[in-house]
Amino acid sequence: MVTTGQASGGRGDARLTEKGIYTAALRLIDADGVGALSMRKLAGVLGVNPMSLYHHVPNKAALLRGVKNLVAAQFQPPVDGGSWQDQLHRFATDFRALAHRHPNLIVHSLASPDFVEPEDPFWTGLADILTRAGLPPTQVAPIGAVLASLFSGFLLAESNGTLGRLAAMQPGAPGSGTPSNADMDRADSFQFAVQTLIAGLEARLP
Amino acid sequence: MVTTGQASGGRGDARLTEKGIYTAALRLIDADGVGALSMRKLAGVLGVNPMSLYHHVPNKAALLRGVKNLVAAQFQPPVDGGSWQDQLHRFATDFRALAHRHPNLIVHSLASPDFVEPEDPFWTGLADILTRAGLPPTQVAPIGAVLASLFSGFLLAESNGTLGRLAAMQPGAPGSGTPSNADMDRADSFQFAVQTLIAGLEARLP
DNA sequence: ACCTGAACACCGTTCAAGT
DNA sequence: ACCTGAACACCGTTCAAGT
Repeated sequence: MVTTGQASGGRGDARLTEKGIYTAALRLIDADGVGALSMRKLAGVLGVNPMSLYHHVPNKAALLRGVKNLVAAQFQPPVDGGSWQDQLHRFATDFRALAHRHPNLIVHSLASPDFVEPEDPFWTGLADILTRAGLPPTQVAPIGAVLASLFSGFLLAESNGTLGRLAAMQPGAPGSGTPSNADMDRADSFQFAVQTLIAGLEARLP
Repeated sequence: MVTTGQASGGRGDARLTEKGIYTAALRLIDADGVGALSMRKLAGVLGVNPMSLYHHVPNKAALLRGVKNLVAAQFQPPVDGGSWQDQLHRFATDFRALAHRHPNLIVHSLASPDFVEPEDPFWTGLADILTRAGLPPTQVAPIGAVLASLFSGFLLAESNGTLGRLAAMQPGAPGSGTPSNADMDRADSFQFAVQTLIAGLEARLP
């Protein structure tokens, strides 16, 4: 019975790996947010001296980027099929599901400059859909960038609670914060957001 | 010749005021971002002991909220006139102008939970426009929340550079980063974003 | 090659002591 | 009432020294 366990669980017996570091960091971020992540705390969770991390990751910024890429790699743009409207809807649904799985990371990634990269599957997948929809090639990037920005705003506001807080405001009572028995729940908000983006794109198609 | 100067310039002779503190903090944020703002650095700029700040502001979170409110108070929703489409367009233009004046603060405010508040003129102004447009009262909040979230995403991506970086991607060359001589510049991106939001709202009006 | 302890230059915040 | 110095519990990161 040899104990080969490189389980990378919470304990420190596992060898230090780049991926293991990112995974542990992601767990901390999911639990307490990016603000609560520190190199020292991460090392503590891994059962390792804080300085050891610097042999695998150049600095904290690179650590966060690595975590983002780890999550981005999980996202596989849904296979095509159906109208481009259907494809866009499915794409948005899948992206949203991933955002809900790691809201703290998504909020940080969308807000930070240079964190969304052209290689990310979020971006390439959207560009593919727009191309198949018949958008002139030179318009795919600029139109796609605006659609991605708009939708990111929805995910961000949903993830940090702003969307829910504003949506629940009673019209007549400014500041009172009385939550209405909303005729629009979270699912409806999402549907409306996606329909709005589709309507915007339709206006740009031949 | 009495030196009554309470100029609140960069020098430390002025008395410590809540507003003076916020103003100095805003200057630091505009220059180097929220991440570079510290209580100690702020005190240094004000020519004051770091601990003195705590007699006027309970903590750093309250400081940031105060700075946000200072900027939010600068925003006066444009007077009505013209169609609701015109009003929405003007509202978005004014909001965007303010965001361009303080991009670092806007990025932080939109990303942070509990930073957008129902009392903010951004929100009340938008709700007014939607009400005047004839949206059923119970739908003003939920629809407005989605529109605000979407538009915030545009401002955020524009402010942190993501929008420009993605929009400049050449479709055929993924990852090469070659900037196209975009047939859509920054102004067009904004127009398309606003038109998209208007199209979404039109679908909800009687 | 990988790990580590000590050290440096920072943080936000508390608190007792001063005026 | 307002200010302050010292102190506490943290940070990210560098570097020389260990194996």
